Amino acid sequence: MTELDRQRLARRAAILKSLAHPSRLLIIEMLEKSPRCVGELTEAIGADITTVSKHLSVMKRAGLVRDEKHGTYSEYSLVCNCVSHLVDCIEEGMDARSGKSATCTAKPRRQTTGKVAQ
Amino acid sequence: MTELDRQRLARRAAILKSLAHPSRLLIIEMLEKSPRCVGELTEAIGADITTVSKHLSVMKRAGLVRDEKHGTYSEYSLVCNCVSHLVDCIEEGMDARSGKSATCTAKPRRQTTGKVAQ
DNA sequence: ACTATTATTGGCGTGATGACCAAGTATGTC
DNA sequence: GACATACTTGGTCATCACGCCAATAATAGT
Repeated sequence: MTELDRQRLARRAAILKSLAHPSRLLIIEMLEKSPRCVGELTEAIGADITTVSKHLSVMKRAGLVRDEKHGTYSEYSLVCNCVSHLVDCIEEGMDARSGKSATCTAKPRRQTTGKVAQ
Repeated sequence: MTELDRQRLARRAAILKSLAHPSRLLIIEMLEKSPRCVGELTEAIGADITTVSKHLSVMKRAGLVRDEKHGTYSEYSLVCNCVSHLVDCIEEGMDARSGKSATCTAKPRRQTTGKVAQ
């Protein structure tokens, strides 16, 4: 484990952490369809607007979304559509795990022999 | 937002949460190469073995890994390779965001017009 | 300037998370 | 049975995350 490895893992973990919340996932799904202002997202989530604003700031810091001011509105949008694809991967993984189907459309990175530890 | 939506989002969030930790990501990467026992993972991570054991139990509860007993050893392995592919998606997303390249090999789910709110 | 609208920031209580130590369980070896 | 090995579980403590309220921008409209 080099220092670089540590940093890479920490960075990945930070991104995942910024996604790992139901409200934030809903935000992602909504932004995937079109950019939204805070009020719209708040209405869909059904929480206090200050809470939603903070969720957005977390996601912005993580680099998942960006904002653009239009008058008094803040329009938020996804930085990269990869995010939604990522969430799809999770769904696929869930399906595969629950045994509904063993087929996983997401390609595995590499395949190794399952060597047994000692 | 139906109750079903809420459950789906909560489930996805739980999976992401179980991934959102540097040590757990390292575990995923190691298990991707081959199954491992707790001691091996502990050595690589450099934390207390009880800590690693608890990380593993979290990931097991989330359905990411499974364990199989061999004598006094517990051999952990990935349930689905989708997990590592998911982590790749993140990396791709990070690269795209950092501007290193605008190309994102992960296919977007759908493309919509970026309608501006109000 | 005054008011309304939209969003952000600070603060606080509460609950979850993560780290280690200590103790317990399970298995293999002598 | 006694001991060693490999792991898990319970306890404690510090830190972090999340929710709402209150207060503060920032802008638009009159």
